[in-house]
Amino acid sequence: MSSFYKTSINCNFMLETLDCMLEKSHKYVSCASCSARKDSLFSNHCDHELDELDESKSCNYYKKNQPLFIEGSFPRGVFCLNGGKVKVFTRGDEGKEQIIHIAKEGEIIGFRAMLSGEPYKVSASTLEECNICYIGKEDFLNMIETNSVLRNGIMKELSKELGERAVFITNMAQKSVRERLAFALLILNDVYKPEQINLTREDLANFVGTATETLIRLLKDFKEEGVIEIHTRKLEIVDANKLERIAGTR
Amino acid sequence: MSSFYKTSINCNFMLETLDCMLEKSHKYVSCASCSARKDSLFSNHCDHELDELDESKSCNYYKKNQPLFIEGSFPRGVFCLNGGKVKVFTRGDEGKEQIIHIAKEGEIIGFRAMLSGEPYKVSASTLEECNICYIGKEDFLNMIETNSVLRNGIMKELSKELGERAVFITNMAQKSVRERLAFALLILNDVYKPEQINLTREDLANFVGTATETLIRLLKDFKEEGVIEIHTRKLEIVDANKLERIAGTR
DNA sequence: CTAAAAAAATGATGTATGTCATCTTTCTAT
DNA sequence: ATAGAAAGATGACATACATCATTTTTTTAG
Repeated sequence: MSSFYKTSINCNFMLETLDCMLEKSHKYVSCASCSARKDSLFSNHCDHELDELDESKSCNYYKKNQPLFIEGSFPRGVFCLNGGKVKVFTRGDEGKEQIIHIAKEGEIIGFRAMLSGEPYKVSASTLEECNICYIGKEDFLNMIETNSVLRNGIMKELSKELGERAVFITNMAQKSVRERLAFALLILNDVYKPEQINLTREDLANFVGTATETLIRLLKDFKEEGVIEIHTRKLEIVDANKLERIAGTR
Repeated sequence: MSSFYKTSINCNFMLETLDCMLEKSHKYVSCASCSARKDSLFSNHCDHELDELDESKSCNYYKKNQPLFIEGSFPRGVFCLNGGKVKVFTRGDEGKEQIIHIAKEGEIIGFRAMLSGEPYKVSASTLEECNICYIGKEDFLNMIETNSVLRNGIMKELSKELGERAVFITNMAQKSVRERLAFALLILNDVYKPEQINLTREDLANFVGTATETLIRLLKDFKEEGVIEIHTRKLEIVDANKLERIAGTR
């Protein structure tokens, strides 16, 4: 695990080029042409800044279920998700994962720990094949210091997430598993659209905060009530309004 | 409710002086002499900056159970807690409070919503008599823009809290009520020390995320196990190590 | 294409915790 | 000091959900 981690984050341009030859899905993406950038924190970067970003970053291909970083280790840079989904999670005392967030294209991952100066409080792994760029700590902190638009964007993002997590905590504390599942499906629908939700039952259970068996039974209920359709692993939301009603007002 | 809110935040120096005459507990505190400031985000302010802060702030006395701000409203400034405790909470769908955080002297409250540009996602009320200073939005944002030490402190604080909330969510999802109560008592012990924990059973239940009756029963268990002592409302931790063991490894 | 492994599904069972109802103690205001 | 209100405490009961055990289906790798 940690050996991969090192390999991944230390990979320099040579390695990256090598990777590129070996892995067909891996491609170098310039920030200027990155489609995920349009609604990211870098959306306001001018050409000049994008060039700088291109020079300081590396661009890597990740297979399914590969860790980006692990709880307890120290951050040395941030990850910018070009393609694919990533889960951010902590482990409880018995090792069970609690998924805090599912990140999609355009999101920057791992800057919280870097700004706090503490080791990571969460881990992150790919949920599918991903293209992820990496920006070293120095470069990123420098960008924040000099670029007030980026900096304000980050402060705004941190604050927004803090608010979201207050709601998350309240949901965990007060809603039934059924309600939380409905809530989770609505969130995931946004993350995955226009595609269908594509997670293992276990990951979904770990996001909702329940046992896998309970989750499976509730999915069946939802299917029988006509709110979702199950295509083996993929879940299709067919009645979002009803899901909202089940989830409650929030 | 909201009428109080308005009165409070719009109060100018005249009103404040009036308050001061009416309320014996209310006193104006200059930032330079504020004992709560030493480990606050303003700890690095120089004399000149403190003077500025003094000029832009107002200083108000709050009775027990008075709201500072309410979920859904828009922030117009931040609150700096000079004395007393404040609860920060959301309400679930049935109106039940979920306490997210208990703030003590020196903490700045309400800057998350201000930075996010969104309405408050949480409410805040005093848990006891409080002295609280108020800094208007303009002044505060201006300070952040010009003072990089303060700004970095705030980014650090936001990031740190985000990490803490990930742990909080995991605890909510995976720990038993008994474990969560042990965890909560340890946190509250830090907040209240050197005094004893002083909360209603209902507030404590809303922090732990359980029913008041369940909480009362568990407190009794802890008392019988010799880990706490109950002095009517006040709770004394007598065996913190054992509490840590009960709470689990985190 | 097939075997093995992983994921999904189903059933049976136990229990932690929420809910409701009642009673007692403590606090608050006059 | 006293009455009324709020907070605290206790019991009886119901149930949502976790756990464990087993079977079926899907995915993966050789």
